[in-house]
Amino acid sequence: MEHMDHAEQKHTAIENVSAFLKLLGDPTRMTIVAILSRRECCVCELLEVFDVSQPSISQHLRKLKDANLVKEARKGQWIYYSLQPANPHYALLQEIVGRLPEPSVQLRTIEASQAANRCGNG
Amino acid sequence: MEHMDHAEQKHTAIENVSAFLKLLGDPTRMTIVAILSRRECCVCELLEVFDVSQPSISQHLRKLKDANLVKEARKGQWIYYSLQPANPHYALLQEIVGRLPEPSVQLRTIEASQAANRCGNG
DNA sequence: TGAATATATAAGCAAATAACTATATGGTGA
DNA sequence: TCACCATATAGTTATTTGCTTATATATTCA
Repeated sequence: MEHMDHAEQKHTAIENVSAFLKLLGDPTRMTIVAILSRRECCVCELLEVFDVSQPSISQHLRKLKDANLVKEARKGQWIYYSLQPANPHYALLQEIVGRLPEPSVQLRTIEASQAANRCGNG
Repeated sequence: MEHMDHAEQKHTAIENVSAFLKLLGDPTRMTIVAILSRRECCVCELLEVFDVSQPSISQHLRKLKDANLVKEARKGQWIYYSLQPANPHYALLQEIVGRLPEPSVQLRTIEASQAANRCGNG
């Protein structure tokens, strides 16, 4: 890059990767990503899995979305989140998730929950 | 595990991996790890690379050591740090470091520094 | 032994983080 | 339009983090 305009910030590759890893360095976000690697979910489904408030999940999703790690798709009143394969770190993310055990417990919790029915996925 | 004695804490695999990724989620520590993946270094060598105080580097190394990500070997008054291949996340660490550009700038800074001579590595 | 060097630890502080409650926004359907 | 639902945002707070300076510890060498 010849020069940097305006407030554009230069980021080294290391800063870039460590910012990405920092996002996965929170167990709630890591779990969300593991779940989304298996199927897209709306917020109310994810909510079934964790012992935290709805705003807390929304805020984690916001960070993942700001980093372009997940994308959202509105379907009626529900917003479905899924992984964003276009992310430059997507391959590494797959590597990491691949080393995790399957999030079977969480997926079963979601599938057994009322949330699935409410969201029209039952 | 049948039961947990004393204050032993149960940690899920996800908590375990995210704690590991959290450590690499700091650019200073990520850089230290990238450097150590190429050669062992003493603290005074690492110090040449960063714009932080010596205690700051020591504290980062402490965290990496507590997580068994690096090991130390005293050689006279110097303590050399290197990666700990016995760590269960070592393969993933290699994956991550392998996706980084070579830390050539840092290695050259170390090699060009007085530190190398002082530590008897020149 | 005592000075010099390398590293670690302690203590304190400002910034970042992740949670919460309260409230706003946006879509659905009577 | 209005009530209801899903989700987002705002504002607050307690905790964690990463840095600093000051000091302690360990090793070498004269």
